[in-house]
Amino acid sequence: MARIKETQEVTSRARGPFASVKITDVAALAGVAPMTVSRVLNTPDRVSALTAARVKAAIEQLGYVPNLIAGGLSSRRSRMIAAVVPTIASPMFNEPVRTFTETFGAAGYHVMLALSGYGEGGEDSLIRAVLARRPDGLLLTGAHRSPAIQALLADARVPVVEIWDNSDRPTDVLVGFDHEALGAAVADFFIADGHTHFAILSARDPRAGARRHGFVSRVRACGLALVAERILNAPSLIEDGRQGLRDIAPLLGQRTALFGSSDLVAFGAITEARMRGLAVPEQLAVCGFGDFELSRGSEPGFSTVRVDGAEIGRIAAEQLLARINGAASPGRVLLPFTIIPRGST
Amino acid sequence: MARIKETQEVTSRARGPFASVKITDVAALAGVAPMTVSRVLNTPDRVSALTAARVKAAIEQLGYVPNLIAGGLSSRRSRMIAAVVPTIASPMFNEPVRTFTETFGAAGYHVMLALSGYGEGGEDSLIRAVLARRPDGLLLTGAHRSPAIQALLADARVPVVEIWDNSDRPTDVLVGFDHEALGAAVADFFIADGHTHFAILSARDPRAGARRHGFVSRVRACGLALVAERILNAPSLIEDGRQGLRDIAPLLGQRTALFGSSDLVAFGAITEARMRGLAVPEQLAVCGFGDFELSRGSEPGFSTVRVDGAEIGRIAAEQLLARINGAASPGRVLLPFTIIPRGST
DNA sequence: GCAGATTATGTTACCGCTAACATCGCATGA
DNA sequence: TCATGCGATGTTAGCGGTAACATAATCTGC
Repeated sequence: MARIKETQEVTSRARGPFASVKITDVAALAGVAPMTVSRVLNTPDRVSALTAARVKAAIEQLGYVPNLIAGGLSSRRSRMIAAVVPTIASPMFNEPVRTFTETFGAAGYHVMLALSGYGEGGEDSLIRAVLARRPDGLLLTGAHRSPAIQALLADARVPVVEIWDNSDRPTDVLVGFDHEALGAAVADFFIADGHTHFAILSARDPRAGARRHGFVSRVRACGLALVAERILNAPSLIEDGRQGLRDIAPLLGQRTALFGSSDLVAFGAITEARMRGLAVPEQLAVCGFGDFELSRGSEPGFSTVRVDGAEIGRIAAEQLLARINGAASPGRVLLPFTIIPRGST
Repeated sequence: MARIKETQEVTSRARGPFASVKITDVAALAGVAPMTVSRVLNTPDRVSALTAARVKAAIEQLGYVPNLIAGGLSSRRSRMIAAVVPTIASPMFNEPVRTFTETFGAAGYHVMLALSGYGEGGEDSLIRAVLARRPDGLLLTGAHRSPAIQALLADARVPVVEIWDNSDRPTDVLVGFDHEALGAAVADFFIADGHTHFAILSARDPRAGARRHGFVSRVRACGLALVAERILNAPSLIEDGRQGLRDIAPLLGQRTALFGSSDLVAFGAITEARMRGLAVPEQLAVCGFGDFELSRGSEPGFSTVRVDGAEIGRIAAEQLLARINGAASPGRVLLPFTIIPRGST
């Protein structure tokens, strides 16, 4: 390759900082038209085996790396997906991002990551910014956006998949689960266990809010007592769970069933409860959410609700890919959740 | 905007699926040349205030979103960075990725994320693939790559920052810390505490290997006993730590100081030790690595080594940005680490 | 053996934007 | 008053690919 590079010094590099070999260089070396090289790379079945072999040899010899920016401009397909998630610090999001990225990677796409945080308005400007890259598809978190962004997405005519949430009227495809039903199921789980007093520590975030609403509504509908309710900052960590339990401890006069908005919150609450001499689960039963490794790795493990984040990412990618390839939107895909009983209930 | 859209139906949309307003549309509406619109967006100080205002009004009215693919092809600056990390499941990597993305976002760049896993060869093909997007810069994890990739990176003439590792001869910029010195420091920390018997649970990953080597070498150099050593799969989780402790438990006859390659491993080891009636720290002292929230959020907290992942990401972004803007490489930037003593030692 | 279909390759004309250079108008100072 | 310089804007020519169409070569079946 050293020899080739020297040649390139004179030709390709003359213009820019890149020692960039172009498709015309490959074509010239292989004795074909540039379009044929393009075909070898993109639609190999439309090229004879002999020609393809010559072209591949030329590509190899020159160390040609196709320029996807140029290809994208010409074909109007960027082969790129933008993913907007609030954070990748939690398994709730980094698991789907992982499988989503892997699935699209296998299909020849790259994923651009944008972190919106939990603040106000961060997502809107990020969406606007990533659309400038003309992604072939968009992954968004949650299902509720401003009218301005809805209009922008409609104008952009880009397939969108929204994950982790539920909505009657998703923007395009939605892959999530029913947070409200999940909260109610946790309440039922506790009720079936004979609990009569309930408490909740829940993050200030729309999805956690829906779970909380489902939980609280079911408890109230059964005429039972919600003895303590506390909204934590998002994203909620172990320390938020500990602080939350400290705050509500005075209210826990009798045996209580506590629902935490994540396993970190639940772990923090359990840790703090034990420190204060509250027996888990005898005096305080706890159920978390997420089935993070912590919930089974700590001793004893604690009860939680499992949602398959990896599956969400995979299905989201598959659905989005289908949309990109012209399939109609399936609308809403809701995944199941499973309550996993462990030592804390 | 509805009216405008109708106009677009006829002109811009005629060709593709995008209702895409182009720079020429904006220019026509504002009564200027396309180049002037480009200047308003990219070099606003070279345009008169009056013209800029007219152009901005036109942009607003048309809902124009610039096409960065076209701009990137023309200017040969993609305003995009590719980040290749093994995983985002661990704070070790998702913290730097977060600050790296934020810092570049503030500078008008987007970050493409590629997950290489811990397997063989995954990174090479990913690097090759992302270079096809002509990123303005590259974030890589670790400092040791194949000659083929080194050559490719050199040919691409793209600034590279390598994080989380240490090397005498980085590819370009390196922002990391001295894992070997860190391991030795943990040994010293234990030795100063009067320990004479040592054990280690370490992930099969080059950086963890360097920490282990530093730890083991120091122990041996002091003529002390390494009673147990166990290599765990990467990435190592709580369960790996638990299993590791189960495996080495028979070897722990006397008071032993254990170094875990991450806080998850340490937490797992502590959890399992307690289950088996081994008192921590009286019979088994444990130090983790990473200062994950778990190390201070569990009760009692456990000792660990803190490395500021957020700072690594931030500095990596700043250095890479400087390189992109023509600054010379500073070579190696090594960050400090801090041993944080908590209840487990 | 030849019309018509099929396959393999080439040619042309952009994709939407910006670097580089050209031009214009106006303030400045002698 | 006019050469000079400078800031503001316009013009030209690509960036490196690929869609769409054109053409040449080969294959059908009767």
